[in-house]
Amino acid sequence: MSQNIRRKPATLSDVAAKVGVAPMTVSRVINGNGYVSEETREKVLEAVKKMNYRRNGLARNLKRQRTDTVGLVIGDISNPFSTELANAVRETLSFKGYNLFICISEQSAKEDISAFDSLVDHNIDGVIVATRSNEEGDERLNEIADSGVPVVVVGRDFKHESVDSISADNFNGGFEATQHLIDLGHRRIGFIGAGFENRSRLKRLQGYLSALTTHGIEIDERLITGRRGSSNETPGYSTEAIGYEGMKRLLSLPSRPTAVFARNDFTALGAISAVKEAGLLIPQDIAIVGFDDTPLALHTTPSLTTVRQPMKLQGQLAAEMLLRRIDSGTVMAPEARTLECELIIRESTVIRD
Amino acid sequence: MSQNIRRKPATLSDVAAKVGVAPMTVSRVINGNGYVSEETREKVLEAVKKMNYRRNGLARNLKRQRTDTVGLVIGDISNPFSTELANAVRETLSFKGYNLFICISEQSAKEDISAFDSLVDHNIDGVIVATRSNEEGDERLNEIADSGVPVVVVGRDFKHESVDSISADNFNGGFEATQHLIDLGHRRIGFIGAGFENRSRLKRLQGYLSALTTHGIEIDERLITGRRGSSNETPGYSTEAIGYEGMKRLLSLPSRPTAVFARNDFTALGAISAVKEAGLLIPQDIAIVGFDDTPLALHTTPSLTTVRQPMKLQGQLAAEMLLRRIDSGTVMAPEARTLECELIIRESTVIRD
DNA sequence: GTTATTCAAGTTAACGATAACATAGTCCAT
DNA sequence: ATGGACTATGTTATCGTTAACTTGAATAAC
Repeated sequence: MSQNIRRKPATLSDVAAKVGVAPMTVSRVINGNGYVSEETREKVLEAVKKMNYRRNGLARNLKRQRTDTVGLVIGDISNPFSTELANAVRETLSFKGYNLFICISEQSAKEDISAFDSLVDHNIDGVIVATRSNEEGDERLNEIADSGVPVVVVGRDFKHESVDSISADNFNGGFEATQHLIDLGHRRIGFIGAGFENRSRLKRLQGYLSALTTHGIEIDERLITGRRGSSNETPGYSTEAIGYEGMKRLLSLPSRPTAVFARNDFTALGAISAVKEAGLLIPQDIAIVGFDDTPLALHTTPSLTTVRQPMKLQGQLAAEMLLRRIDSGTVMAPEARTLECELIIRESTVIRD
Repeated sequence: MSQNIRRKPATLSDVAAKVGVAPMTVSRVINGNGYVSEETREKVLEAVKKMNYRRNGLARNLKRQRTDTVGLVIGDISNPFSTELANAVRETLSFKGYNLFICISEQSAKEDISAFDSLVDHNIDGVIVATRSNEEGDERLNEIADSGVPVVVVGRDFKHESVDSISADNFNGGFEATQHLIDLGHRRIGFIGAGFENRSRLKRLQGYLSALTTHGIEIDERLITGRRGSSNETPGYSTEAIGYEGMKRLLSLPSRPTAVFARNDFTALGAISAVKEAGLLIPQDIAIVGFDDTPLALHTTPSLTTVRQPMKLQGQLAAEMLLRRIDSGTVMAPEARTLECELIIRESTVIRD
């Protein structure tokens, strides 16, 4: 007979009634505060065990007006760097006694909003947002920040009078990646992965453009590729396809580039496949630089020159900034931090002995 | 002056008072049920907007006795397959109007327990658990299941009279991987990555052993390697080191293996590095098989033969099974499902033209 | 013109826990 | 013996919502 209706879990009062004390006494035993005699304590604990009592967090948090829980919204968990971020955040939080709930929002504004709402609905004490920004989502995030919920954003734009932000210096990363190629003597340098969103928002592209201009290299629009049309459905590993297609397009140009800077490592990976397929050599025929230094980058053949952003540090700082807001209980002025990236030179741009 | 104390958010009653109606009327407007005149509705909505009212989910859920939220506990989110699982779960749930909160528990039983507790404390409607099993964690999970919370476990052992489980057929996957090597003529076949936990629990190893025995190949303990000592701190990409060390040990044997089956793709990756470093060729000198078919496997050189487990399907099924339990509201007998794996043959075992 | 029916609210009592306050006994010091 | 400090409880009110019930119009039905 497996059709037993699930019995309702025991409450504090149930336990209290069984032992013959007031609910408050049981509460004291559970939470280990206030005075309780050893004798009573034992009787209560016995009943708690026997009745399989678990306290109701909803009720508790409602009364306490806090949850000791923080939410993290990430798009694209397929991306190893989201993963690293999440881990760093969790570690920092758990150290301070906070729990972390992660919500995934892969693609749409609708999912962003639903993630925000479900977290706020659970009265989390604060939120860290690391999704790609989009209009409707930002609007809701604004409301949430307005309503006094502590918010920190990571790796994306967002302006609000009480929201901290933290990000890698994507512009400079893009600049250095491109400069590295220029230093190696390249003049025709392509960019793969532009144009999903407002182009001026893509700092890596801006860095690329700036590096070219700085070195007096004329910008050739034909060398800048990406999916102009499809606005925002490029999660994780799927950007690989963009790299592949983009590189194919670049290779078919009358005068093809001798080097390419890809928006991220996955895109670079796709580009590598396309180059290999065309029977060309990396880096002799085409040098390639990626971005993010995902674990993949070390294991491609040739290994991938890429720009590492300090994900762990970003996660730590995000958590710390959020906790500061939570603890202060006040509305503080926003703080924005930008962290330096590091160029990691490997075989996809330079031949090792 | 940024030292404004955070003002308390408006409540239903606040809004009601402002408009001059009963709280219940405001509740009706918010939830869109019951009768409310168009006139009142507009006045309420206006006040809601003006006061930046957000309903308190804790109070709501406490009253409604449900949260429409499901928890997922994963260890090791660095692993792409956890990621795929999480995504599949989320998709299936969101389709049914449920939210997903993900908790990470990287290593210790303590973290497992704290993840379980934080989810249960928020009165989630059910939990999916996909961490590696460990004694204390299982004990708490047992209590949770006992207390009537719907639970489904994925990819791990767990016995409870009302907990469903779902898993890939790791034994058979291990068997097929090994048989593939045997079919190719290999007789000295190593295993890398044994021994973190109770060895009989590692189904992939069991499959390996069984394949050897089935084909009359004697088992040579020296060919089975792993970290016997360190029990359970091998998150994600770090198993790569185990692969590297394990392979080095195997290569230094008087008569080294001609093929190796690695516990997972990361381990295989480490093994590949060690082989390359020793100046040997894959697969000519050493053939290598991994497990999981992570995105990496396609991009190693040579590309990696591996066993794919249907992560997406596991996620979908887990979510569906859990929802069935939640919806039924009864205590149902446990169901256990095992899904077939698929051997993906690539260049690390077979030379392509 | 009386009785149903529908609409538009309001009232009450939880949901389960806890902060804050109140009570009462014991023990010790002055 | 009177007051204060400490211990061990109990009582009350409340956190913010909503289910369930009630009230009172307005409209429709006979």
